Amino acid sequence: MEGPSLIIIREQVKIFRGKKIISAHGNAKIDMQRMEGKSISRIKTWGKHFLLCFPGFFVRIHFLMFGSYRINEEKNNAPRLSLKFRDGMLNFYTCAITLWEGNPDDVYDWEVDVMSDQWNDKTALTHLRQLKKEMVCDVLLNQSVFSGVGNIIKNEVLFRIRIHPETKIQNLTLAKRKELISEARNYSFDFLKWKRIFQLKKHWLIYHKKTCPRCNLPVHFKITGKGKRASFFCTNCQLKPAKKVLQ
DNA sequence: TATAATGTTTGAAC
DNA sequence: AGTTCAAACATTAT
Repeated sequence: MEGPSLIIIREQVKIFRGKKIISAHGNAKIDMQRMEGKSISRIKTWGKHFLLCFPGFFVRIHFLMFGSYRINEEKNNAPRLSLKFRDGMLNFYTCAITLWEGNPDDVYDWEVDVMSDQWNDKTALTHLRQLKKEMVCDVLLNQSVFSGVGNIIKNEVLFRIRIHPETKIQNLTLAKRKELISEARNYSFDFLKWKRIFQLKKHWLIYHKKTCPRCNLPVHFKITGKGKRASFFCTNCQLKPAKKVLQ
């Protein structure tokens, strides 16, 4: 579940903002009683973190690979967290749930969330300079730099800007680094737009594709980077500059 | 039926 | 003692 998908969940769950929780149960290892009798004050997201906020604490839900949720319905398997309201219920399955003291604003840097209106290009550029030895495939998935970017977004962004996933940051010109930053955010909003109308897959250009839509040559598949994640790329259209331009 | 996949944390090993 | 990396977790469509 990548960042843009959480924006959709946030919108759907908005109906429960300000609503009192009658009961909370599930197999997540958190103090469920903490929420009972309290109202959800805010519903926020930071990248792939979905946050249910209460006065003085918040519950962080991470969907990882297989997480799912249901609004006013239940799945067959046991929920990690099930919240009951006077008229409605909210269920989370197979996700990582933790409870944190304080306010999200105290711990999250909204400038690095690609879906946030507080996103900051300059901050990202600084991070890239600090990670110049890393490969671009790893840096795009680094949640401290591009919070919300996942493996689909990574592959599509690199195809759009015609960069090979194994390119080191220090071999990207300033113009290319700026392009990387703007396209990480830009594609994320395209992802959101297409996800809303159930046309995300239809618009994939390189992810899980067999041939390059630009030149028609076969798409390469390789497990790349320290993170060992799947990359799909065209060696004809996506270049790997070898010259160091960032000292 | 085996496999792969929109991901992160943990703790063993070095 | 700090860093690294594989294992663990877990679901569902193909």
